[in-house]
Amino acid sequence: MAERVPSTPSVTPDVDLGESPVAAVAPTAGDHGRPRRSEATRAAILAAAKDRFAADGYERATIRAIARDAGIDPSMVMRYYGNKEGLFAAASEIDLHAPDLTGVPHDELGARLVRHFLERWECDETLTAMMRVGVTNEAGAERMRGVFAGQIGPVLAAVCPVPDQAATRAALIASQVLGMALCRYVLHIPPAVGLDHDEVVAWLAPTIQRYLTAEHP
Amino acid sequence: MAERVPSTPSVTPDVDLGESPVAAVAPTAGDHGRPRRSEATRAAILAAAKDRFAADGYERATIRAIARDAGIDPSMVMRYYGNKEGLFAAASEIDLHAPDLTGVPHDELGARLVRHFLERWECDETLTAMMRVGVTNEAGAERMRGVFAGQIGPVLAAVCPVPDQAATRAALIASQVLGMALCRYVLHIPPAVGLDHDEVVAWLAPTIQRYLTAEHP
DNA sequence: CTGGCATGTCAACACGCGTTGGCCTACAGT
DNA sequence: ACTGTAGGCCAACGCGTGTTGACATGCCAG
Repeated sequence: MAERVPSTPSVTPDVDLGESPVAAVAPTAGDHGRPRRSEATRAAILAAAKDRFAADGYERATIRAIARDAGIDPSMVMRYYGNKEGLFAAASEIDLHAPDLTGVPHDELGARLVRHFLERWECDETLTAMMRVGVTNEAGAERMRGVFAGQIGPVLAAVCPVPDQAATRAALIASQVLGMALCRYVLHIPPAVGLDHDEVVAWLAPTIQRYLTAEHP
Repeated sequence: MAERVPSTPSVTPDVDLGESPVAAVAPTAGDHGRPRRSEATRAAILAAAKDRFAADGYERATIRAIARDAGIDPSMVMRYYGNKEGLFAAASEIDLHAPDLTGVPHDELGARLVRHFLERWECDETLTAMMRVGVTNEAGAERMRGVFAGQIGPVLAAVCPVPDQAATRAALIASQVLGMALCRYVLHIPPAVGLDHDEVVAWLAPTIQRYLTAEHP
């Protein structure tokens, strides 16, 4: 129970949990171009995991349910992703595709940002999953802070006219964007769900614009 | 196993789950002013439940842990609150104390609202609990929609200069307020945590003000 | 053809959960 | 003093969980 030397020589639980959170793309066609058959399974597991985490949150998204969705045995999940935490780490890999805003007219920044995140949020369920898990699970919260610091912060800092307040202003923008996502996609508050894209942009863009470019109030 | 007629004549599981979600104040000193001894226990359970739900969310807040915190046996929780759902219903009883805003100068509405909710959010953990649970649990989400429709909506509708848009505008305000709460109290995004009350008010008040009173953009 | 390894299934494990019913204790009414 | 009952504890139940290791299968190199 103390040590965990892989005694079975055949099975290699090829998960690199802990270091390099890029993870889970790991042991594919590294050598001679022939992709391993397991790639399809890995992908199926990952897709099912994203769905379940998004729909149920961390605790209620059981490995058994994910495996059932993926059409394989629960032990496969363990083999490929080590444990539930590792699976979540892989499933919550996020690329916001935050656009390069340098060159965008300053008075269009707000609208561009709102529209981008609206589309990004609706194109797959990963962001909903991240939010559902981030609220209950410390690892999920850490991941969200990481996305904020690594992907939102820098992009906004590049165009913020008050560079030393960039972090604060990014947090304000995050609060409005995440708040709208929470009301629309998670809590399903009716009037928030009822708005169409253009209306959301029309309402939120001036707010984002002000948080980004206004003088400190 | 099929029917559940209380066979033991002594124990009366006095929980009114289902009807009148005011609940859990139930069987106190109804008769001659002599409070039952159990009131202290009920209160201890409720306090512990609020803490645990706030800290851990619905699934990870176990009845056993709540009972341990309250210094009593898990079966007591069942006796007083029926089941876990009933306990949560009682623990998430919420009164926003939404202030009457009629009479407040129109250009101060934003600041008043922001400051009120900031203080309300920090005075106890019930709101954090509601948010943590509302994100993962449908009953929790329903409760949040109820608070929105029953406590936030009406107060704002009373002062909204565009009455037929009051619901939409209330949702926008909720999105900003809940978003800031999410970033500060749940996700602990550093720049959001670092703001003091006055700074939050200074940044958010104009947003709220605009959502409430501006013309439709 | 044969051996080895990747892929996948099956059955079981230990554990913690919500929940239950029986039992003990102390106190209030008579 | 006796008794009923409210308040509380205890041990157990059935279940679903994450996780494990032994076993089956099929593919590819030699």
